[in-house]
Amino acid sequence: MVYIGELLKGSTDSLLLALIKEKPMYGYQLIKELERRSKGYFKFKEGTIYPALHRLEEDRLIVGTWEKLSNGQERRYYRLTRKGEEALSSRMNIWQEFAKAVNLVVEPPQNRKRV
Amino acid sequence: MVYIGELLKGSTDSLLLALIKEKPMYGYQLIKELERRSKGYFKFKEGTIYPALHRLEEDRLIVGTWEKLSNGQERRYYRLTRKGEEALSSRMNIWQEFAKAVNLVVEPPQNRKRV
DNA sequence: AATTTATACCTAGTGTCATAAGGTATTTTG
DNA sequence: CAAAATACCTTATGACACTAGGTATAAATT
Repeated sequence: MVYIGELLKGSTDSLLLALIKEKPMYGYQLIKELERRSKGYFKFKEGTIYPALHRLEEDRLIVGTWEKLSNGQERRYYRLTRKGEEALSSRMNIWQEFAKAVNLVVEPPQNRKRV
Repeated sequence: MVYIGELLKGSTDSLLLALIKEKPMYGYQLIKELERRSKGYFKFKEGTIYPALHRLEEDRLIVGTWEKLSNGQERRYYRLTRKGEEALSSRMNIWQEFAKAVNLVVEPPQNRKRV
């Protein structure tokens, strides 16, 4: 049963945008950073991240630029566009509302645990 | 852009199991109850709920029984099995961990808002 | 009385997206 | 020097929410 994979759908973009907002990053780095920050919880696959970045770029939420390192290695750094900033904040709101709605269902008000 | 639909993937089953755990319910009722509890946020479609219930029944997490009302109307009531109870509590843990991991990424510890 | 809305079930087809499983090329480490 | 890590990519598969239909009966509205 692939469960966490399904949960990820719809939130991967937000995670990527949130990291790229902080500073320009490249694909491989995003995978490692997501794993580091989530204390090992997220282990995104390349087949998830690269197509996602291509989608986001096509939608003009991020823009990528190739940068050549001194050793000749090439990396594609992505930075957030204005449109991407707006999309991120909208998605964060949607995420908060979604999480709230889930909690309303699984923890009806009269039984809700105090936080 | 279909966004909430993607967020739902992976959590619909938990929502259904959580409601059915409280008391046996039927498909149409689950749709209405999810909308009521979430204060109108969830508006599940029949094309989502009925196939989901069939999947859950096939996996033996719920069992359905046809019940005939006095007016001849038929309803399929579902109740949670032992296996379903275990699946629910496991999924709730996964959901909590997932939400926590998302927050770790979007709100790094040093900047986290106090709750 | 006739029409509409609500109740209650169902399914085939479509689109999105995470993943598996491959590929290329270079650099670093053991 | 071989293996692992870095860094990019793509095709095929599977899961699942939704659209858009379908059937049938009961309740509400006009």
